Amino acid sequence: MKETAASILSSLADQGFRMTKLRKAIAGIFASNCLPLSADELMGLLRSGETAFNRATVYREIAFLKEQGVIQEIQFLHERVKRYELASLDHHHHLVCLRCNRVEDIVLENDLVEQEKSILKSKGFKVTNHMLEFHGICRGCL
Amino acid sequence: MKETAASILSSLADQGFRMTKLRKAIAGIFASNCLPLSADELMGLLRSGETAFNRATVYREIAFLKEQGVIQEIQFLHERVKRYELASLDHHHHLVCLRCNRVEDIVLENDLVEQEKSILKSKGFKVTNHMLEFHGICRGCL
DNA sequence: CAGTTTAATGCAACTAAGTTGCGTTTGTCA
DNA sequence: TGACAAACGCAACTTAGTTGCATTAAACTG
Repeated sequence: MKETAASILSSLADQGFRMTKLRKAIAGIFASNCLPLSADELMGLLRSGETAFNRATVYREIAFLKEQGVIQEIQFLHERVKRYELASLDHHHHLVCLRCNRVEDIVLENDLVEQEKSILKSKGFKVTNHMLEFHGICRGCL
Repeated sequence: MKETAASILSSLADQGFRMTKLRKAIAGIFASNCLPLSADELMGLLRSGETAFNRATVYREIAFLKEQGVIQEIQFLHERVKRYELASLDHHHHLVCLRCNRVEDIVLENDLVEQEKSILKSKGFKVTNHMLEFHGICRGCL
């Protein structure tokens, strides 16, 4: 399910939210960037467009898109910044190279749904989300 | 393998590092605290002791203990702070309750070693570490 | 198309979490 | 006991993100 900038914007518009320059620009960036972006990287990409946007506004737009379930937050272990990617991507995890910092998506064979069910049974803990990142050395850096 | 403050300190001393007040206090805290502590929580616990320690020094000691492999860093998705726990604990993951923030340790039945092997084969990526946290609602909050 | 409304914006000041430079203290060993 | 480097305290700084408030601009209304 590859989401486009237009489909993101129209689903927001359906809910009565405005279609602003910034929102259009950010939707375009997320729709064409499959790797998780930090707020700073996002601002860099925005800066290369025509309009300049304020830092606070960009952070507020990120918070808004997260709240609306358009993007999801990711936190890598070795980093201090939060990252964001489209929430509509197929469920996957990340391989993070500690040498070159490159991030690769990975879809696991046996996902963690079974694990989560057994956690509910054994611990009474209802898992709503999980976060799994592999850290190591990528093919190019080995 | 339950590590004691004394065993941590003596293994550091063997390598020629000093046995300072702060180091002793922190080793004691980690040895008797099985849940991951933030720098700030650690400083709170230290403050309840007799000597006052400086923030910068505590951060430097954390960096040192991490470097020496005594403690390991953990990052929860919903938090901004880094947390630390003894690296010698048996391999486990965490259940983080989004309501009460309580953290529970969990040992998974089938760990991710097989997964990591298959990642090496299929992607040429050598996993050295992974990070898996489950987020949800705990028994008490359900 | 002008007027109105309120979401969205920009600015500046602030906070949290951690880092750095540098001069001083202290644990350890000769 | 003296020397020396590891460890320390202080203050100033950085990074990443947040907040209050006054202003602007989408989008609807007549």
